[in-house]
Amino acid sequence: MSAAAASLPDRLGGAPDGKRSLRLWLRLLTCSTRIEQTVSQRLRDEFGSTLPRFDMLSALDRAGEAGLTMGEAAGMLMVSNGNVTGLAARLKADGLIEAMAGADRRVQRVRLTPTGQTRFTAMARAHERWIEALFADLSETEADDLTRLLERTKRSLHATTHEELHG
Amino acid sequence: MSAAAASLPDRLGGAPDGKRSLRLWLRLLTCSTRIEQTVSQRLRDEFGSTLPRFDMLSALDRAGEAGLTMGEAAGMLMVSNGNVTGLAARLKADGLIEAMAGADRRVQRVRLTPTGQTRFTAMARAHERWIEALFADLSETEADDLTRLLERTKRSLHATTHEELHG
DNA sequence: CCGATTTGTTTCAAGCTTAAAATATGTCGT
DNA sequence: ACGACATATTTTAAGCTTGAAACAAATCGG
Repeated sequence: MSAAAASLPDRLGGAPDGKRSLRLWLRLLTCSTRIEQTVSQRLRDEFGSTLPRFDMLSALDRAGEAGLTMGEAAGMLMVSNGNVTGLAARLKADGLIEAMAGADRRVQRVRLTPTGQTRFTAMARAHERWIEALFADLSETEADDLTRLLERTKRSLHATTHEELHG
Repeated sequence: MSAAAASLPDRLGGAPDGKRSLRLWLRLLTCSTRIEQTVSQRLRDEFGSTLPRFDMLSALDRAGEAGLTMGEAAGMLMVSNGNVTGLAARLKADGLIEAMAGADRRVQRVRLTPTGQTRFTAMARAHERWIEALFADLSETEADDLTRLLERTKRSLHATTHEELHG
């Protein structure tokens, strides 16, 4: 690494190099893993539930009365269709979600039961408190900066993982 | 940062509220998940391997000749001891790692085989290129800002997840 | 109407992950 | 040496996850 390189960033605001990107990815992964583990443990201890179950209930809560098809749920949770099948089966067994009949008999549509709604609301309240506490040492400004940079990152990922399709 | 915030750091510029924190967590998780899925898929397609296996090889590469005990490996990978047992068994079956005998017979120490070293080096080169490409739309400055904010976040998580122990 | 294709979902086999129980070994005080 | 405790790891049961194959139902072209 030469001094010239430092004083003449070859393009102003150029892309980060390999090492810099690896360091960034490592930090991102560490934070994400830590939060997931914390939330996962508390869902287990305080509600006897899991993160995937909570995520599924959350998606169904946002969907409201109309519920979601298996495929829509898979898309929202960013997991495979097969995954959602098992998850839905377990939540159904718990009595938290129910199937809805529809015209197209290929489609499996599910929604929260009243019990599921109640249970999710309680979990969501606690979840919000946990997340708030985890980020409590950041200032509002830092949180906003971070959110904005992650939004930029998301777009970078999207661009990169999609340009391959046109190679 | 405003002058007022600097002189009254307590309230102005205070911690982010619940909604703000949730939004931040959602973005963080989305980015992290997307990168994991991309890397995971490529490890499978190009090397017939997986992310946990790669992480284990990476930890062993950093450890060098001396290798790692099961417990040390679990700590570095942030997973349970039992997890490492299975992972090591599979990598041993692949011929990528080997056991080392030691004085304390409770301790299971493993290191890379020559084959494992070669294979890891190839994977690591590709991995670095993938990560670099994923972040390519960010500027160096943005990457550095993000890294710094994530370091701050990590400390916030650490503080929060540890103060509970003294409640 | 009917064969071919598409679409939505489930099944399957394999691997990853965890918490808790079990096992094995080492250490310490007497 | 011995018993009690501590440490390192493995085993176990359950759930999560995936990609690929199988299945079922709808749609489309003739």
